[in-house]
Amino acid sequence: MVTLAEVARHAGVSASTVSYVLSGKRSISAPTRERVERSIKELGYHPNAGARALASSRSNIIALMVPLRTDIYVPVMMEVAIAVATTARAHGYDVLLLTGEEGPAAVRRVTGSGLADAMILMDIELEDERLPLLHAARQPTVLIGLPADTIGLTCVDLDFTATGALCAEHLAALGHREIAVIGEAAAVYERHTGFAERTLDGLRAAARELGLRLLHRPCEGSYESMDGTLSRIFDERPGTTGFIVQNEAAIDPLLSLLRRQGRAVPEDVSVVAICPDQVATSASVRLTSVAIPAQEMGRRAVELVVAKLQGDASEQVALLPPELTVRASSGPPPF
Amino acid sequence: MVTLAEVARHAGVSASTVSYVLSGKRSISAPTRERVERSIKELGYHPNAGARALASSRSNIIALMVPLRTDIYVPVMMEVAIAVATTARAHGYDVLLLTGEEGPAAVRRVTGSGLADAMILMDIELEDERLPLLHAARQPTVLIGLPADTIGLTCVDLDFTATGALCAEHLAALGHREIAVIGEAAAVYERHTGFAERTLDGLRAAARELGLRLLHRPCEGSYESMDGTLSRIFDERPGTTGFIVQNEAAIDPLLSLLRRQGRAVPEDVSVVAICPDQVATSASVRLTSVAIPAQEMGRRAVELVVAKLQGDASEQVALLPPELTVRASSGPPPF
DNA sequence: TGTCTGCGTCGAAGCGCTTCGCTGCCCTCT
DNA sequence: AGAGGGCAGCGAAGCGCTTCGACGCAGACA
Repeated sequence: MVTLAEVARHAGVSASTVSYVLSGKRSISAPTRERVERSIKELGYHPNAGARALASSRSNIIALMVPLRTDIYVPVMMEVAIAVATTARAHGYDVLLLTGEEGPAAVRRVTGSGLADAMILMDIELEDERLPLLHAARQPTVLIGLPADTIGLTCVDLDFTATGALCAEHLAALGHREIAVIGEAAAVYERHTGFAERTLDGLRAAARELGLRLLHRPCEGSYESMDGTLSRIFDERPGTTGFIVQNEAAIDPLLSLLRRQGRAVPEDVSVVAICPDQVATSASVRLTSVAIPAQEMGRRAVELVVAKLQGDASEQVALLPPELTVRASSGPPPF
Repeated sequence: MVTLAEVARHAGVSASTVSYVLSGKRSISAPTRERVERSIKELGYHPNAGARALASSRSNIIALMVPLRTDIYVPVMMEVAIAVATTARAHGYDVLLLTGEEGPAAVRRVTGSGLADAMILMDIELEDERLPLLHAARQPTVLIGLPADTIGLTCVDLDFTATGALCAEHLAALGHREIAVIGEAAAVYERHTGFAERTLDGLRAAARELGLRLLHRPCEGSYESMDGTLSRIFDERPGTTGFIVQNEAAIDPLLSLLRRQGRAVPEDVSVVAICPDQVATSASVRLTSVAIPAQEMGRRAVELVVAKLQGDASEQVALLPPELTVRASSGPPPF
């Protein structure tokens, strides 16, 4: 293992000089810098992470806490995680992967041990049990998702309230009056996951204003559950002409079942999905959708956290505005 | 920040005693241990990770390198990643998330800096450019996937050769003679990803032995590409009665299109999938499938890596035997 | 010509922990 | 009763790096 001291000896300078060449925190003359850099390359020197962390009390690691649930759509999580890792690297940070399993204990462990300089938390519940710990921690933290109370917190999220409203407005503008909402699995609502409830809020507010009749049904996303849900929807509201789908897993079952029932999309019923673009464009009907900007969320979260690490007391809640893309699954209702 | 020294003072012992209480590397009398443990709790002490890493030259971190490609089925990757993180924690390790983006440079960085004690690599190509670096590194490494040459390497993977054979045997036993294989996206084959080629090898060998006619077609997994692929298959081999699907994303499109063409599953055509059980059971037809044991792979990888860290020169290549579960999508061919 | 300023470099003091060797002490065995 | 052997605990030496203060040597200024 090559150490800083060996580099210094090889270059004929002191250890501190090498350190300053590396960090750029003091000015070094060009010839010296070049000599040091050449030695670094020749010896294949890599600074020791542990020693660095100890001496500087910064680990250059950002902890990312992902849910280990399987009832939330996984590709979105993965996309966020990868965007976080990629963006973090671009800023000189590595990413530590924590699963929700440990819960609050993980937060305590990380903040206590100095393992990471900062944290990014995903899958935020409205009253998340991890939040109280964050106020005590000296690590900057960014939440991907919105809890009930955001005082003193930094959050990034898609504006799901606006997303809900946007879906409702689109269908209303086309002339639909009876809308069914295919929601997330019941468990998602039971633990008061912010995004699911906010979408519903936005949806309901817009529906009231626009005079829409809304029917919300949670759905597990399997074929069977979708089948049952769909029958009950049409039993209860035979005049339903619009569907808003929040559970990505339910999209394929829904489209299949509609087709099987002889209901054409978009001629008989319109479908609007809240899902990544990739899902919307690769379904059997190209779906009108509001995109979930997973990459953007990951990127923004890292940028906020890095800004905080540099002392910028930047913006507190970054709500990304939803964008609805009209594709082939929505049109005017039949008459 | 509470330090070990403060704990020692509070408990009235020396720092080394506290350290030994923590590590259990020397015997400590019960009363002393209890006193120290009480102090630790009272003061809320957490050992500093950097200092630990420096002093012991072990970071208790395992690096996990995941692909950032999107043409490989994401849920499997995520499941592996989560299993790795969970199992690692159970063994006292944290997980550092690296994306394939940096490529070999990431391997060099991690091994050079002592950031991690060991590495787990995913998405292995047959001639993976990261492999040469591993021989030089002193970090134990485990691959999830199988390169062409496994000499000196430790690998975990589903036995994809056997998987291919198993699928072929199942259909052959039912009486099928003309089989179409819906493969991964062409790009996956182009970069010589091990599992895709191995499956094909197993399939072809079994087909030859069993007298099956095999037609292999790569497929992107979108509706459009599946549509085109399917037409060409039936054009070329109208007598096709069996499908083996490796690309999970192609499953729903395939089932939809078959239904739309009026081909009943399993009465007219049988479908066997290679995918996680969850996918097989939530499709519109419950699929006969060989499971991809993502969790098991992640778990085994960690266990192997931990064994290596403890000096056990354990088994080298762990190929998990495939298991075929018969469900509702396969049956005898029509006559 | 003497003083001041600032740049480039060095030395040394830690950062908080692990680990090695040592010292008492008590118990056992002969 | 004396020697031998464990057990418990202590002290000190680092691990490899960052960072602060100090120092020497230019050039600038009066």
